[in-house]
Amino acid sequence: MPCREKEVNPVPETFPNTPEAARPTMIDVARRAGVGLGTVSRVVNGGHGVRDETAQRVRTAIDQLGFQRNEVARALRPGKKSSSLALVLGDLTNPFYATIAKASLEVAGQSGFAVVLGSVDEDPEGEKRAIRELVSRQVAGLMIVPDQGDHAFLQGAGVPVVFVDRPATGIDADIVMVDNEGGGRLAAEHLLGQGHERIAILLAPSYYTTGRRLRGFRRAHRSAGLDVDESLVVQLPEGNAESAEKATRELMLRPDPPTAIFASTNFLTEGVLRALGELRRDPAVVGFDDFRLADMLPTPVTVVASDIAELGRSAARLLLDRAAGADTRPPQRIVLPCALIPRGSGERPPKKKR
Amino acid sequence: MPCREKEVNPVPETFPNTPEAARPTMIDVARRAGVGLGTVSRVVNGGHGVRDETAQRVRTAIDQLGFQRNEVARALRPGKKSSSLALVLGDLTNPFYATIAKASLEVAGQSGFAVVLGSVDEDPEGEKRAIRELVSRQVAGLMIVPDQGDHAFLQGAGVPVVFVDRPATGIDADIVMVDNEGGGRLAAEHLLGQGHERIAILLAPSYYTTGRRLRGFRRAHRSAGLDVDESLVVQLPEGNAESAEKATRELMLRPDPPTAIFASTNFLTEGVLRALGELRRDPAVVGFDDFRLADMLPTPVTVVASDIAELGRSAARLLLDRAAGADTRPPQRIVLPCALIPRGSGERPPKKKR
DNA sequence: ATGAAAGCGCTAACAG
DNA sequence: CTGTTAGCGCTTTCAT
Repeated sequence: MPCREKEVNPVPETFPNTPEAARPTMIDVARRAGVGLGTVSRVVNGGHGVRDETAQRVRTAIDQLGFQRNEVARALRPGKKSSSLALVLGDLTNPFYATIAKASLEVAGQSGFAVVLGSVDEDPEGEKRAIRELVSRQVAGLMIVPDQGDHAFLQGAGVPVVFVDRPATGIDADIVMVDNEGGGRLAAEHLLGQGHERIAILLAPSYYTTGRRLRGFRRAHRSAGLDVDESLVVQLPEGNAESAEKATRELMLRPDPPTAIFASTNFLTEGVLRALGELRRDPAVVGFDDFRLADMLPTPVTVVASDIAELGRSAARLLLDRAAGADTRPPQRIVLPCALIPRGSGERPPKKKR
Repeated sequence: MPCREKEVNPVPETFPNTPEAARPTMIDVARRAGVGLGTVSRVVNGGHGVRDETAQRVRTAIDQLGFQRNEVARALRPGKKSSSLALVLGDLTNPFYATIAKASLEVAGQSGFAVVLGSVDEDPEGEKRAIRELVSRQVAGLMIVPDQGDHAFLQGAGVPVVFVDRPATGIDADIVMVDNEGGGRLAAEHLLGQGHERIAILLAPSYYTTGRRLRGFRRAHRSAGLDVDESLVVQLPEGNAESAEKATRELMLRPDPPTAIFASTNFLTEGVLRALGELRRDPAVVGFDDFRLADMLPTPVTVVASDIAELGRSAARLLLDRAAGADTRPPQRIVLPCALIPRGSGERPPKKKR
């Protein structure tokens, strides 16, 4: 007789609300179907190499018992990574990140993958901790919207990594992002083309992305034969709306205020508009990244936008391929285009007071 | 000699970009530190009952090897549920849900729990599938923003469940939600108090929440001694902005349009405002749930708001306690209060055309 | 085609 | 205190 005779569980039929409802295992199914453990496993995994009749019996047992494969045990097998991806990002409350999350979630879900979100606070050290935790959970791959700081520790993690929105230092991995420089150029060109010559640019602190946007901004000026007034390049201490609001106020109260403002981030755009509304000033404004209700504000907001959802989708697809070993190319660099959406705020002429 | 002599892995030293980097195990650590497996485990789990010196040696080995406990193997132990919670919700793109996600993520993270997001499409069947998948991943608990449909199948799942924002049918579990009826009443009272007598209410399709809001709406009317004009109770076919926009247009083009509109959802509010903007009509408007930029629209929007983040936090806290077995009370029902935030749109007088 | 058996990495019970 | 050992539920050879 089998030495593994579950005579434990005295009264397993009572679980009013108990957290301890014993879920049936493959062994239970095997016994019930009168077959071997291996056969059940084979059936569960596609049922190849199993006689139809046997498979049917197993399936019946599975239904009767309400059996469900334990993904954890399954993932224990080395090499056989779990069927979940990790997504590490900052603030889900930012529609930008939420969109990425949703999109990647959809793609992952279609392949039967779940997505684990590491809790990431603002601090750079927190991200590292979160990533480690996620790795220890044996996720099949990591999608990371990296914070600053070195990510070299991921090098030998043994898990494929795809960076989203911006690259990380210390490691050469796949990266999916938008054409920040092109977008910055687009915004500046649009404004310059309108005759603006004093254009301010608001930058979130040391983000890779805003740096590139600034570069595009400068490039556009150069192409137009103009110099960038460095006093109009505002490096914000924080990347939130409040910070931008304050800076905008200071900017507009100078003796020689800019005639146009380029806000390099959705939250910054909000701050700019808020300050402008209070000041009752209306320089031209172009924001980077579209946002909900942008078209319904007193003056609809002109923005440089890109397909954020596609960012998430591409990242998930790429990661899934890497995880499956289906993609062994060297690290890829996917860059999505930006487009300018004129809505009004960016088309105001440079006249001081219209 | 030990019979477990990893002579497998012919050439494990090459991983240029291989997904197969062998992570060290406790056994490796034990060997390295010259101690037994159990000792390593003890150290990793707090190190109680281990001589300081020994523990130190183990820790050194852990650092040298860069060892990290395999959470999957750890969770294999029955009863010892994994250290992750599941969060099942609809559309992360809706700031309402994103806020819940972020908040619960924070709380879970503080307790060392990760949060797994099941990919949930719109369909009701998809939710069931997602939940099953999550359960099979042995999560320690489920937070669910339930769709319609019966959730009885969760009854014997053996995992604690907390519903968020609305209860589910077929199962008696913890629920954390806002005072929808009170909020609806608040909105209606505010409008009625202004002298409005023809107030329209827009409802998303058969959501529990909007139903309660309608109830509060009716109750306020009753208290004021007024009847609700049923032709102004608009049951939308879909819960999106477009649907609300269309309905609002029809509403306002009637011979006897309402003098005020109560949009029972953030997205609906958006649709209402959009239609009103195009129509250039300005009945009073009150929305349910606050939203970003509500105060910056041409007419700042009056809303009934609640602490959504707290919704997520409470849910996570409750679930964590349940999962830990620290809370064995009967299913709880936590209801968060609502407050009306007057901003302008809700304070317009009932005069037909101002 | 199918059963038996060996682990995956870890925890926990049991010896020393 | 610390080493040994038996599994957790599943996938996977290896026989049969």
